[in-house]
Formats: sequence, structure tokens, C-alpha cells
Amino acid sequence: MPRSFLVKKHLPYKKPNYGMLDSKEHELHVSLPESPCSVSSPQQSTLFWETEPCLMASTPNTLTQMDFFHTPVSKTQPSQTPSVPSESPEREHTFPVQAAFHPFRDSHKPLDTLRPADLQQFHQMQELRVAGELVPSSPATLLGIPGPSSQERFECFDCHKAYFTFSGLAKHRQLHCEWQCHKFFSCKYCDKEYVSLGALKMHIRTHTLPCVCKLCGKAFSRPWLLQGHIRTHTGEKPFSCPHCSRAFADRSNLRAHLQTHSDIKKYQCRSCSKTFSRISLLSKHEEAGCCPMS
DNA sequence: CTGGGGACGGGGCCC
DNA sequence: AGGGCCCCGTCCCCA
Repeated sequence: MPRSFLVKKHLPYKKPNYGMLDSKEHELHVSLPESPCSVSSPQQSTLFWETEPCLMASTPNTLTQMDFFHTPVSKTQPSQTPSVPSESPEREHTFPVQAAFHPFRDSHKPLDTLRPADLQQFHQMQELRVAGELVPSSPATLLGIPGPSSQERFECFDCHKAYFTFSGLAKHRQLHCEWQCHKFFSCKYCDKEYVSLGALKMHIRTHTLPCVCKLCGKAFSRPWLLQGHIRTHTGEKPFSCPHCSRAFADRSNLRAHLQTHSDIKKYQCRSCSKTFSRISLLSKHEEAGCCPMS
């Protein structure tokens, strides 16, 4: 399926894992100290309860959806087990994930020793940040530089709540704000949700299929899809290849065909460097086993 | 297994 | 707001 920009994605890293809230086992493996974190900014004096899930080297199998790649680190005692943040302004500073694109810097667990699932979550978090879901509130914070005061904070771009740590913000995004700050339009025929009514209406057409072919009765969601389908009956091929005499009924298919004339193939296997004209061919190639590590 | 064509889906953009 | 079109993409099939 094509990537849908307006569909609210139910990605695992954005989905609250409510079961974890009640899990005592989780508490055994993951440090979840709870302490009131006072945001000392003049503009933001709200008191937030903040939790800091930590990845513990001694519990390699405990990373869950609730755990972010974030480890409270004492700069003077980097090898020490992460400790409960104090309530004082001199509490341990933490390094946001994006600081050096190496979430386990200064932690006990080298990146290359991670399980694939853990590594995947790291990349997901990176994607989240690149997508603008997580917004550090200042350049200093972006660089991971602990500020001179506790005013350095991470701010939710939706509700502007500020958190002292990256993980605090990330949890806020996971558990609360995602569903409170947006109004989603839900499809009554399926469980898809859209960020705009127009997008939802467009999607509903894929259920109602109002455009019906008079020749074969096949139904389509939009008129131009029907037009393209009718060409399969008429044989009309309005899209011609400038390099050869071949013509196509569909512009996308012409575009794919043009790749066959290109000496440069866009998609390259990371393992064997073989190139492919389509990403689907590369995917097939990788799934066939050329890139066991990918 | 690979390469390519056919058919089609869905969001964005423009009018 | 809605239609038309574009772009990007997937799935299936076949040589």
C-alpha cells in the first residue's frame, strides 16, 4: 500500500502501551522513578510528574514500547547505574537522543550489541524526531548540552508543555497529547483515521466506489481511476515512451518503463551493491537473502 | 530469481 | 468543497 501522509499511523512507538502502566514486572527491569519536576521557566511554572524510563544493561530483554533510548547519565560517573533523578536543580542532566544520534553514548550498552528490535526502536525514535514530532525547545537542548539552569527543556509542539528531559516529552506524546491535541476523523467502514475531513471523504470513496464501469461493472473510487480502467477496454495508450515506440495507458507505468532506459538505477543493495530500477525489485532481492543484516 | 508491464490506490496540488 | 490531474507507490502476473 502506498504511504499515506494523512492517515494517522498506528506505529508501535506512538501507540500507548497501557498494559505497561500496570506491569509490576516492568518496574523490576526499568527504572521508573517518579518525581515532581518543576519547570522553572517564567512562562511555564506548571508542575509535571515526570518519569524517566531507562535502558538497563543488565536487562537486555526488557526494552518495550514504553522505553525510550534515553539514559540518565551522570557526567562524573558514567559507568554508574542510572539513578533516581533528584528533585533539586542540580539533578543529573540527561542527554537527549538526538544529541549525537547515538542513544547509548555514555550508557552501559553499546549500540552494536543491541538486539535488532531495540535497534529498530532507536531508528523509529530518530524518525519521530526528524518528522518534527519531538521538538527540543532550544539549540542547546538540541545539541544535548545541559543548560546552565533547569530552564533547558523539551517542549511539546502541540500543547507546549515543557519537560526537563527528552523521555518525559516522549512519554507525554505517547500517552496523552497525541489523542488530546488532535481531532481525528474516523472512517465508519474501517478503523482508519484522518487528520482532515477532506481526506476522510476521499477515503470513504474507496469503500463506496461510486464510479462504475459501464462495460464490465467494476467500480472505482474516483473518476480518473475509472478513466484509466476504461483504457483497458479501449486499448487507448496515450502515454508514449520518447525512447522507444512503446505506449502505455498509465503514466505511472510509463515512468516505470523509462527506468529501463536509464543507465543509472536508483535503488542499490546495501550488501552487494547491485542496483535495481524499482524499489520493489530491491525489496525482493533483499528478502531473498542477500542482505541478512538489513 | 529477476525484470518489466498492467492495473490500480491514495494523498497532494491546483483550479 | 469538489473535480481533475500528478506523483508515488503497491500488487500481481508473466517471460
